[in-house]
Amino acid sequence: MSKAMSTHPQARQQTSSARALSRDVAVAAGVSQSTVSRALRDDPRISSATRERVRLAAQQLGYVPNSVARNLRERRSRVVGVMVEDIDNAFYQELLADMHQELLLAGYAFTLIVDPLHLRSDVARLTHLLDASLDGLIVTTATLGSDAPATLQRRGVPMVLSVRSVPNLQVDIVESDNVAAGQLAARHLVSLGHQDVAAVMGPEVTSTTQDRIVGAKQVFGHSLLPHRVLHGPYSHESGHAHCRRLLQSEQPPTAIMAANDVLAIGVMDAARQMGYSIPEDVSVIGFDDIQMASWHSFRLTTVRQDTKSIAVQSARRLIERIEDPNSPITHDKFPVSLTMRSTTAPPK
Amino acid sequence: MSKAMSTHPQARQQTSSARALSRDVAVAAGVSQSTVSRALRDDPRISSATRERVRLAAQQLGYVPNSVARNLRERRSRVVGVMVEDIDNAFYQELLADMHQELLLAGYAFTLIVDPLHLRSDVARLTHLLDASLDGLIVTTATLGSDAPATLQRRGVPMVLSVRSVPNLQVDIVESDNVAAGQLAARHLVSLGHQDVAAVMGPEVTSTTQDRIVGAKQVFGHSLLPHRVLHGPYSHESGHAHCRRLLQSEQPPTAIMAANDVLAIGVMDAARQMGYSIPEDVSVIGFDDIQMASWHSFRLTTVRQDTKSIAVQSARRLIERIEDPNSPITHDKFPVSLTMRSTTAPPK
DNA sequence: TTTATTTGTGCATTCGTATGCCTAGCTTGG
DNA sequence: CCAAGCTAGGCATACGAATGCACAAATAAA
Repeated sequence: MSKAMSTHPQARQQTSSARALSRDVAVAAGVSQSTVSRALRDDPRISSATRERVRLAAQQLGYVPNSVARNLRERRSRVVGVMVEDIDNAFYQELLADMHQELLLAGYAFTLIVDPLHLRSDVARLTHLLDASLDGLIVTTATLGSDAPATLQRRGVPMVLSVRSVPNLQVDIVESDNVAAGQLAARHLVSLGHQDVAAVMGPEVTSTTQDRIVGAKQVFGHSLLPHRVLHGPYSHESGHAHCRRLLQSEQPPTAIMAANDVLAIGVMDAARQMGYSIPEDVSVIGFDDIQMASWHSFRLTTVRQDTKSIAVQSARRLIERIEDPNSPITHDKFPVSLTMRSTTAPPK
Repeated sequence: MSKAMSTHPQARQQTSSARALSRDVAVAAGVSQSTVSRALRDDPRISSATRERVRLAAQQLGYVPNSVARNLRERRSRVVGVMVEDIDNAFYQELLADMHQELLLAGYAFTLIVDPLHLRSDVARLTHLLDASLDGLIVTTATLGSDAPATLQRRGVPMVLSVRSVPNLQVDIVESDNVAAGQLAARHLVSLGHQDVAAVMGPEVTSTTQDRIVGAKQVFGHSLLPHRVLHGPYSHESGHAHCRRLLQSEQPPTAIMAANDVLAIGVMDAARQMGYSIPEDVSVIGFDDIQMASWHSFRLTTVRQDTKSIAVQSARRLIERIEDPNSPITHDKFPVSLTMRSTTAPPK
């Protein structure tokens, strides 16, 4: 076990040595610090003989460049912030996993900025994050009212709006075609013969929810009654609660359209708990097609959004914007598709 | 829209001004740069009059200290790495959310290091991360064979092993009492009268799985037959596949103990898909008590682990270790408890 | 052989903040 | 009234790597 551990900090040096610096490598290789820096960065001016010598010395000393020093010198950090509303939501988890992967490939790390709607990061708080330790932001939490994106952009923060958007802003956007998604879901329900549909949506201030409603209304027209469009957070609990209320009402809908799969699953759980069978008694359709949607317990019919492409493209766009602030603004809109499973059927 | 944006970088200064530096504040406040630094850090030597003057100037200029420069100077980054195996797993999501919260409160950010079992980060790769941009590591991916923790520790990397542990290592550990957890699950099944139990576990190299099996065996004795202990990844899919095989075998078990809730849900989905009712035909018990376990579709009986405390304590321990490398090594073991829901019953 | 050119390194400075040390001016005690 | 002490702040340097510029050596051109 612990053999009388020395309490002198210096004593550690004998066991593991303090981190080697470029000047240590320089001494070991018999060159200057600048040559070490150049050799390891493959500067063509360094002869291959020297380069090898330096490489060897660096390896023997276990030299790894100090990224903080490099970042200071190069005035960037290779870290980007990813703002999400809710780390508990399966959709964001899948999104984050893919973004992480893509950023890593490009040599960037990321920092999560969790920003629930009720905590709305003000620009002041963000500014702190943006001191210099963040090269840019992927924002998945944009809300329609907020002026934060505009402010940040004025400050010259490289940024892309991902998943959700805000209109009339000169900023890169990567999202799904949510209007088409709303249409797709609605057409599917209409084609099955549903006339009395309710919508359990997310917060009104999110473009995803708005666009999906717009799409649905284009198909349903006035048969989608305003009081049948319910808003709340994107959570299982919210779906559950809204569904209870809907099914307890005088005339329960024959189908429920949820703003995303997590809500849809909440809806299903509530319906089943109340003794309803899905899809016999009530049809349910979601959006996103998260992994869970395919589990046997749910087998949820849903409008699939290409989460992976959105994640990858958001990361790429941000990096492009960071590396060339003057490149033209882009707006990517990815197509969606219907994944039919077992939660929709004609009404009784 | 974009009014003929100037391409001269200098031109940006007129609109948003390049970031203000401490020396800009110094000029504005009529003091030296050092005084600015001291004033903003509440150094007692600065008079309150001067302090206010500096604060005002800083605020007017929108000055935010450059954290990269500060980190270089202070030789730390206030960023810690959190190694997880699998970001898709609900348990880790809950853990991460809580760690994030706790680290944030202490002024630390974190970087995710996703490290699937099949990708086993070698120390070389880790070393890169640890150049200087990471102050420490929370490792949730320790496996019993790996020598990575020992190596890192020898290098003096502040580290805590979280959730899972490795024996005989002088390192901080924060975990649940998994042996007790195994006992708890087993006792519950035994008390219901189950004699033929199967275990759908995680990878053999994880201490969680090992400890839970140890605990279970202490209760079951030899009635937990070796060929009834199945290993695989901690995924819904794995639980699903193992369950199929178990129920198709000549003598299906009357109860299945899964190494965590995600596996347990996979097990339930497979059983139901094959026409079995839970708990009438087969009992299922999990570990962790993730949020999903309480959803109506599952109502999973499970051994609850205090994920939040583990997350919070891991974060705190790491920070303690970073700030005082000589503090005594600790080993926290949190109690577990049984959450009874509707997936266990006496065998038929 | 001398001058021009290329090639390979080193020197010195820079990034922006924090801090050890020094000093001018004021206070206090003898 | 002067020595000692205290205050409030400035000067200069360090953190560690990257890089513009200078320059020596080696090669090519004249």
